[in-house]
Amino acid sequence: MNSNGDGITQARETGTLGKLMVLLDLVTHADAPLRFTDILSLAGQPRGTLHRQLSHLVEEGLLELDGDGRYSPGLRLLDFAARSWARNEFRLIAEPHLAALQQATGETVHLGVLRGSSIIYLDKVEGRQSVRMYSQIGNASPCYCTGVGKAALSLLAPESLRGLVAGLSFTRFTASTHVSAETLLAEIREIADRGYAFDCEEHEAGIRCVAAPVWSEDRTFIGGISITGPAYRLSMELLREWAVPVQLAAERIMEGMRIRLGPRR
Amino acid sequence: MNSNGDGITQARETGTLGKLMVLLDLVTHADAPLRFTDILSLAGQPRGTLHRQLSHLVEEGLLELDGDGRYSPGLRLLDFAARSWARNEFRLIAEPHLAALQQATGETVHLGVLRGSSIIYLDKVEGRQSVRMYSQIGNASPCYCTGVGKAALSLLAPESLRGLVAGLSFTRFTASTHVSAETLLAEIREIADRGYAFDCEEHEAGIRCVAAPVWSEDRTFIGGISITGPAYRLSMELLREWAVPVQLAAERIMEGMRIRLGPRR
DNA sequence: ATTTTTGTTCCATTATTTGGAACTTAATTT
DNA sequence: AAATTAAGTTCCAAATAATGGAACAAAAAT
Repeated sequence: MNSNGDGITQARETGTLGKLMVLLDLVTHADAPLRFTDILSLAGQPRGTLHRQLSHLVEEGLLELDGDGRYSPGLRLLDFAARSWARNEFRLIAEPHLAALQQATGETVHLGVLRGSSIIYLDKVEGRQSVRMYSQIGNASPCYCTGVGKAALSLLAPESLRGLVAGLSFTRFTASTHVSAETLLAEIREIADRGYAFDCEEHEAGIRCVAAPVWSEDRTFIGGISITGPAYRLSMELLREWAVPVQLAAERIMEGMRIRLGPRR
Repeated sequence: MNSNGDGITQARETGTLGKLMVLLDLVTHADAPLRFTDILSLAGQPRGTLHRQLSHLVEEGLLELDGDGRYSPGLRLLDFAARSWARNEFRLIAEPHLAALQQATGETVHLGVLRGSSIIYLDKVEGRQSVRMYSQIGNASPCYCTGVGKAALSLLAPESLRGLVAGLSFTRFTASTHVSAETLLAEIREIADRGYAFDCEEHEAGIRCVAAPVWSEDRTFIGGISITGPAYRLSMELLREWAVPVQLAAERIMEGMRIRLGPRR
């Protein structure tokens, strides 16, 4: 029953916590608040069991139950996340370099890390603000159709890569989305050779990006940074030019991490 | 023991999930990554037990363990929170009204809800952007020293209010922070009468705000909106003037919720 | 008014968590 | 370098919590 949408869930689903997290995933990934019965059919568990599990999640503030008996994600999650984000060392170190890259190109810059088979966006720097915060930050996107994702994959050892790709279920988002392991693996090899990746409207029509891989020495972080923008403004030629500054920024971030984290180990 | 910093934790700490959440709280509320031994002393649990609990949290991506054996909040929390935020109905309805209020005054506008004895900020609209996102959103602040917090308290029934205030542990942030239940309750009564609240540098020196209460009909949300800014620019006189537009915006948000949520109940 | 659907509570059975102790590994001291 | 101490991990019988079927209650639909 592990209908695991996009592979953040890396855990086996045994253990009390594991079961509860499956439920939390279910509710947070839904498009609208779910009623008890909806969850019942999705989770495929006995009513009594499910009821108690949901009650526990509500008690802890991880879910909220409104007057109509509909379950939504709890706001306590926001508090946890705000702290998680504010203190993230990788993000703190990368921030100035992302800002510089944004200044230099005028386009939107992203920072993301690989978790399971998803990219979680850690930061986003935009030129013209006024865009909603949280708009992208925290969001999980598939690794096989994003610049940051493919850059991250290019860092994996052959076995890990094969294992990860084997577990992917491809969704076609646009005409150019990779939908087979073979073409994806071929492109990853190219990316590993040249050191940077493109996303040519593979995730969203009309959106392109160049991305460079970033990693920490202890491999806790495997991710990347990217410059993203509309296809009409970002020709492939321009993107190829920008590969240089993106790679440079990636270098500087990794240097920053060595300085900051190095001494302790 | 349950050294519960600021009262978001509303749950009893029994049950498997409850115990794990205490740990998650501990790690996310710390200022830096914690080592096993640090957590051991803070949590006061047997080593074997703690070790397994932490392992489970790491397996689920709620905590991360780096190469130096230090535990940090997990990035999976970001994914949960991003979804929780993106879909929050209250926030979606309030958004345009917050933006309008920001435009009208030129100052920063906040939206927050009461959870336990904390205010969780759901949204923030700033004039001059370039400020870091997540900067305030998701953060939990005490209810007794914020405009939104006091506005929210003014909505509670006498018994609930007394119960909540009795459980508060006051921290003096500035010279004007409320540090006794009596003076706080007195001010809450005033606020309930006039319909809006001030924060005169009670949480942060040099920062003032006016806030109006907002609530949903089913009382799922009890919170408020505020206009915040530096004391040198926001005289008390100006804040009193702004009480009107803030209350108006609050009215419109509540109207929006009735329209959006009403039909179904 | 009756039936059906939906949501909640109960409790013996089953599975998981607990915590002390033994064990391994890493860091510090002599 | 050996000895000592501290830090982290694994194990297993006992204690505790979760399970799931069924009975019960409340709301909708007929």
